[in-house]
Amino acid sequence: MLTIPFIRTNTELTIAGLTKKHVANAAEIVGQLIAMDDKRKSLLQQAEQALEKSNAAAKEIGALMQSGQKDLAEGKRAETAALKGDIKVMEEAARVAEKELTDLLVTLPNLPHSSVPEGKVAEDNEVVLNWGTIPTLTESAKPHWDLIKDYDIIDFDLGNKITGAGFPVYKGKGARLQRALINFFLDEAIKAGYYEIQPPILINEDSGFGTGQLPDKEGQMYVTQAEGLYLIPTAEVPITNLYRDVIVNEKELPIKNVGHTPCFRREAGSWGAHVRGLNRLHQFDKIEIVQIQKPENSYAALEEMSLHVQSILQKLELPYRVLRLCGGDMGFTSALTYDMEVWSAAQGRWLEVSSVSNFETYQANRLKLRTKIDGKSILCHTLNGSALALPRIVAAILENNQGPDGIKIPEVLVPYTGYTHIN
RNA sequence: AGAGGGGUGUCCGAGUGGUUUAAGGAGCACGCUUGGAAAGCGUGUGUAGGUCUCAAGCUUACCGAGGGUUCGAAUCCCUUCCCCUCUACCA
Repeated sequence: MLTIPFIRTNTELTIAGLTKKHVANAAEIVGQLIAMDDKRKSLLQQAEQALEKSNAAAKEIGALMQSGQKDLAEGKRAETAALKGDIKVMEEAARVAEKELTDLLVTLPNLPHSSVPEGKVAEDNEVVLNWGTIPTLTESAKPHWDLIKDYDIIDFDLGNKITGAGFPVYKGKGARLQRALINFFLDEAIKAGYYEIQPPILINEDSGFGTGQLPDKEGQMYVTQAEGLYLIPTAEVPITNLYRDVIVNEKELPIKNVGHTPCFRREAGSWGAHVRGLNRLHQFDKIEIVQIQKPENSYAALEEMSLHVQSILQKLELPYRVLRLCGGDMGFTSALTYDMEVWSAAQGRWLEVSSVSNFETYQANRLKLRTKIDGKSILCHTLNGSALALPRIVAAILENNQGPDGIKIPEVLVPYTGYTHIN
């Protein structure tokens, strides 16, 4: 969430940033916010002045009672009793004004970094770099949804039976490949200095709000009926919320955490042509890296995270490209996002396998995640990225590495899989 | 799940309606003292909002969370979350 002091001192910048993110009537909304804040302040002031008066009177009554001047105390009491109702009304008005302000503020996305390209759709994203050569497959090459059936390693029909569409069952070498990738990704992150966390995969409402999934993406999460807990859409939520309402010691920064979790997404309304097979699932595994940084270091950290993800893709020998997302395509809470896409040979298209973002203070403001520098408390910057999400990596490995001997497993994974080919 | 006990500042801990303006202790910071240190002594030590050009100051809220009673609530009442003990159950 944007902060009001920032908006007040950087009004033009805020309007320009919101416009780049395609918020309609940005100028109007910002004007409205400032007016609402003025109203909140004046109502708060009225309420506080009344409270001050009442506090002073209560103290006087206390003193009179103690010195035995009962009559005087009674008189004073009658007098202040009348104040009570007014105070309640004023406090309520101040509270309502504050809620109105927050409710509007919460609907605004983060402001984009100056390097974010203009644009509205995926085609407007900027290709930052390409790595590797796109393999040429034989005529008989198959997409992964055929390969998984041929080798009987991932079973959608069984998943349909026990749960529903989008919940595949991994079997045999398929299951082993999942476990291999999870361990490989975790080990790589730990080597890069990340600290491993195994968080709960159900979270409460406060956590959903802290990282910005609520109220924006309410419909994308599964909720338990009895407790109202949400199944996490990404490990970003529990791992970042570890630091909700925390003032981190400056010496502990940066914080670099990594965690593996299953991720759950309802993906309501997004089923169509491009979501066959492993391309889009309701449940999938992902290794997530999260950093908490001092503001001045956060963009260096973003580059470092991008390089970390790229190094993994290189070790897996998967051709990829890096995109800098345009204002219209980037996430609600992000200031700058890089997407990594691997080439899926048999589908002939790029598949997003990672997204690394700097949220600057947007999440930290909701989380009340601060640090103290020179005695002043300031909001930290939060960052996260997938390193990596499994299903599309599996799809790319299957499709790109298919040959007469079956599917060839990348060298680095063999110690983890214990086999060299799926055949 | 049942019964009982509890949640107070960085930590320990006192506090059952009115100098609580949260005692006392520890820790931490600074100062005095010292050859240096320890001890001792002194001072300070939370968060958020408002006011203010800035600072100081003043002011409001915060004793797990939310609501209520009262002129006045850490203290009384209600709801809720969490922790501990015993019992039951269970991987």
